[in-house]
Amino acid sequence: MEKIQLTLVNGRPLYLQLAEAIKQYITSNTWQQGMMIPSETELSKTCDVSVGTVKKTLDMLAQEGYVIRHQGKGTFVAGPDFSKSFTRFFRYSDENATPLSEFGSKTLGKSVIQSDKTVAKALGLDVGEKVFYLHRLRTSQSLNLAVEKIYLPYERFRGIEHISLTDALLYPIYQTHFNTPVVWADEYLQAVIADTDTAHLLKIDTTTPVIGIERIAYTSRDVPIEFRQHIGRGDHFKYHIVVR
Amino acid sequence: MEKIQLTLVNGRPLYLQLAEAIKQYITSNTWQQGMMIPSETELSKTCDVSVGTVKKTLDMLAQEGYVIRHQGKGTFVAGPDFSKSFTRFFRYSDENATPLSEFGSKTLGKSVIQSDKTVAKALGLDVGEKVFYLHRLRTSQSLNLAVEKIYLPYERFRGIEHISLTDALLYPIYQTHFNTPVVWADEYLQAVIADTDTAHLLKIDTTTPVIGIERIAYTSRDVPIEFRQHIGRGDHFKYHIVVR
DNA sequence: AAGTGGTCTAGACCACCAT
DNA sequence: TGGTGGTCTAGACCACTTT
Repeated sequence: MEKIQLTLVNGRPLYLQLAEAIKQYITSNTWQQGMMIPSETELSKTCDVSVGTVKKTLDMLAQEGYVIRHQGKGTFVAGPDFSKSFTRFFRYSDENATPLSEFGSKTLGKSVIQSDKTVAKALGLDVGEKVFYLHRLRTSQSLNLAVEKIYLPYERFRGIEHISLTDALLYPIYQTHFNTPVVWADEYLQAVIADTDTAHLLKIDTTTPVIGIERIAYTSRDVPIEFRQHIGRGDHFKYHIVVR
Repeated sequence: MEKIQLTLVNGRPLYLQLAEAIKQYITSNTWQQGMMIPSETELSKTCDVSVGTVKKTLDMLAQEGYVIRHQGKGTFVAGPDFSKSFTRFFRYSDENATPLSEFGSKTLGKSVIQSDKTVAKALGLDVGEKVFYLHRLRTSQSLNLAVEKIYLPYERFRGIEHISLTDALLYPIYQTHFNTPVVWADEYLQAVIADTDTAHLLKIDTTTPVIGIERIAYTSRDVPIEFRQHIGRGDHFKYHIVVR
């Protein structure tokens, strides 16, 4: 399944050269998500470096999230880890800090439209090029938590308007129906004010604080394939980090 | 400067046991910030493990931010890295995305007050215990970017009200004057509405979106020593992450 | 039993820093 | 020059998974 790798002994450390080569295979989708990559001993032979060096490379790539290692099974190409996403941090911030559960989503509308300036810029299109537009409401029990607006380049996702997207995860659909895996994503978080439509959907008024998250998801070769705007109720969002 | 370390061969890997021991020295402030820790060869001898294992331990601790390694010099205890803090991500979000520069701060007031419920909880005090309160305005050129409210347990920081804090970094003062280094910190980010005082200081009205960041800073043995509330203008805040 | 990654060793040589 | 971390090797043994 894989070719020989040429790794020369110049100034650059071998384990970094090997890491770059493997990253290249992954980000170009030559080695696809979930696939097992060659074993340590095999890489050691084909690259003509010691097993210890290969171990160092793979440990580093695992640390960086490119691969997952399983003792006794092998090393596998990882997908992006959206447990690190901003949108996974919606929680109760009430006195009783019980986390939310049973998330659902309701489709508010879907259509093929012309991209405006913002969407075109995010997706690397010209203004006016066709995009598929999906409008969703994210809920938890009876709470309306967030409104999502999702834009896809229609060229690549032709026919997606005929696929049922209710309660489905979108990224597996991108992969299976359109051969377009999400390899990584960019996210921006801001405090914003909700437009009146969104405020109404979230059952808040336009003075309630609201969190805006924008995500651009990329497939192989850093091609943008999804632009997502996520407007969430500020009173149910709390993001936490530890500084060390 | 350092004692012998006992590391037994039971189920737990040696490099993890060694890492825990070293973390213990650091978080208990036995090994202080900036101090050089024993060299690889020295640790190797005193702990009776190979140099390779020590290397693995120290590489991991460097990755986790506990130590900094310098070729030819040694391995040193690191302080918390506030470049990872939420408060370091204030930037222009205008079309011309030029970053802000020349930050300043202006003291609005300082006093010794009784802690309310929120402050007491954050600092692990009883309600009513004395805290030092510092009210600051963070600026960039002519822009008022954020308002900070800082609370310190007065027991530990007795006399701080007589120290000049204008344009000074606080954490070095905690360390030098009160023997209280900040070892790590916890941060929470939320969308909030500014109270009228804060809104006035930021020259915004109470409908403008605002980001609230709360930080609890800890010294050795996980003792909380600072509670900081940071209210920043939402239109100048943009936080970015990459999901892989 | 064969193959995988996880741990650990005992070296070697190098680049960098202080003296 | 001696000490430090950075890279790399060639093994050994173990734990886990699959066949």
